Amino acid sequence: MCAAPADRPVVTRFAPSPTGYLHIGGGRTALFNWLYARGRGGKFLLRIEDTDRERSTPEATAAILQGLRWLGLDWDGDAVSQFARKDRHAEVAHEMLARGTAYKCFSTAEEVAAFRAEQEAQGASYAVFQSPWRDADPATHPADKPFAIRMRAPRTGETLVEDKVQGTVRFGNEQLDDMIVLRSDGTPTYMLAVVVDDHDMGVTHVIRGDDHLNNAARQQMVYDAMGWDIPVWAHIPLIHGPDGKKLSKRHGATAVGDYQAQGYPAAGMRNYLARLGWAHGDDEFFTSAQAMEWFDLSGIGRSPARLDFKKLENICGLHIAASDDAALLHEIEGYLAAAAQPALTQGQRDLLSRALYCVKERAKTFPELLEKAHFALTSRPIVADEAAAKALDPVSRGILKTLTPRLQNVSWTKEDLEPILNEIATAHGIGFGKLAAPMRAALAGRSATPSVYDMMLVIGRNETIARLEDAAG
RNA sequence: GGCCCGUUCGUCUAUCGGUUAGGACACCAGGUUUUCAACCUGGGAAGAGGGGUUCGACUCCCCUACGGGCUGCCA
Repeated sequence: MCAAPADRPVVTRFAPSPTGYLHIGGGRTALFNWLYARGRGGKFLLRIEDTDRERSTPEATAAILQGLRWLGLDWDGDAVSQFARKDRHAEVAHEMLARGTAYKCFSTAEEVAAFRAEQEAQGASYAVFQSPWRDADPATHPADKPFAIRMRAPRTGETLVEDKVQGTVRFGNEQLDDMIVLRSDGTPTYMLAVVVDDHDMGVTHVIRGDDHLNNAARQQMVYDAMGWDIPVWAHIPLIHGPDGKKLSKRHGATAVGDYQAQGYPAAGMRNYLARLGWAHGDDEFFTSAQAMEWFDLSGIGRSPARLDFKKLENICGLHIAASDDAALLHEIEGYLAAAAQPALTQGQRDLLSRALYCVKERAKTFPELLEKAHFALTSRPIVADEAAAKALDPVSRGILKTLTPRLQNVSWTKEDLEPILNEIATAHGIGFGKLAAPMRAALAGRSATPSVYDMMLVIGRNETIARLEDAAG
C-alpha cells in the first residue's frame, strides 16, 4: 500500500482551479508544498486545473500566478495546463478499459439523476449508483450511443489511505462508487486528470486541503488500476475565519492579493501562514530559509486554524523591521501599485529611502509605515492634521521662533542639535515633550512621528528651518 | 441520511503516559519614554462532556455534543 517513492527526489505541486483569485487557504497550501520541496532540494510544480471550461478564466489564472509571485513562491518550469493534456487523460481512460479496470457505461446523466431521485423518494438515504453496464456483455452495447467510462471499483473490502497528517484512514469500498473517469463527451473528470497528471509529472508528495481526503481513496483506485506508485499523501486542515466558520467573503480578506493591497509584507505573510497549522517547537518568527530547513509533514496539525489578524500584524511588523532598506523600498512600491496608489516621485523615493531606518521599526504594515514617513513624503506647505494643529498654539509658535535662528550654523548631527533643543526647552521652563509636540506639527503635520532629531536629519537643515518658520508664522 | 476528519488559554500552538500543562499574539497592570511603535516587569487565561484502559491520562479506546469535509458526466 502507498509505496512512498522515498528514493526519488521530492516533487510537490500546487494545483489550483482558475475560477477566481488565489484564496488565502490555497496560498498556504502552495507555501507548504514549496517549503517541503525547496527544503529538500526537490521540485515545486504548478498545474492549473482548468478542465472546467465553463468556470475557468485566463484572468483567474493570471491572478493566481500573480498571487504566488507576490508571496515569493517560485515554481519550477512552466505552469502546466490540465486542459491541454486532455488527450493523454483519454488515452489512460482507454488503457483502463483495455485492462478491464474500467468499463463503458451507457447510462445517461438523466438516468443517474432519476435513480437518485427515486432513492430519495423512497425515503431512503443516499445510495451509491450502480451502473447496469458494469458487467454487461459487450455484445449488448449499443453501437451508436455515447458512453462514459467508469472505474470498476471494488465493492467489498476496504481502501486504506496512509496519510502523513491524518494517519491511516479506512474507507469501506461499498461507500465508493464506480466514478466516471471519462465523460460521455470524451473529456476527463478531475478524478482521472489529477492522478494522470501527478503521475506523469513525477509528483512524489501530494500536499493539499483535507477536503480531498475522501478523494484520495478513489484516486488510489486509479493508481492501482494503472499499476502506478501512489504518492505520499498529506491532507492539511482548511483555514477558518476568526469565528471558526469556513473562511468566506464576510470575514474580509480571503484573496492573497487583498493582503498585498493592504500592505502586508510577503515575508510576514509566509511566516504567518507557515505557522497556521504547522509548528516547529516554540519558533514564531523566522525567515523562509529557516522555514525550509524546519518544515516537515510531521509538524502539521490536524485541526483547522483560524485567521488572527493581530498576530499577522505583529509578525509583519517584525519582518518590516528586519528587512534591508533596498528590499523594503522595492516592496513598498509594489504595495503602492497593488493598492492603486500614486507611485513615488524620484524625490519621494530618495527621501523615503533615507527615512526608512527610523520608520521601519514602528510599522506593522506599509500604509502604517508610509504614515509614519509622511514627514519625508510631503512637502511645504505642511498641513497639520487636527491633533497636530492643537500643538501649534501661540505660545509654542513663539518658542519655535526662538529656535530657528539657533539652527542656522550648528553642525547637523544629533549630538550637536540635542543641546540646543534642550536649552530652548529649559529656557522656556518646559519639558522636552512640550517642545517636541509643536516641532512634530511643524515638521510633519502629525502628532505621531519618528523622533524629531531623525526627521530633522532626514529632511535636512534648509527644509527643517523652512518648515519651522512656516509654522511659527 | 451515509462515510471521513477534527476539539489544549480569546487566537496560533508545544506536549508524542508521569510537566506547577510551556511559548507567542491579544488583553490587563506597572516601568521606560519625545508622540507612535518598540522594549522591560508582572498578571489573568486551556485539555468539550461522559465512560473505560492504566499504578498513572491532555496524551490510548468507546460514546455523546459541537465544528468541518465528502457524498456530481465540479474541481
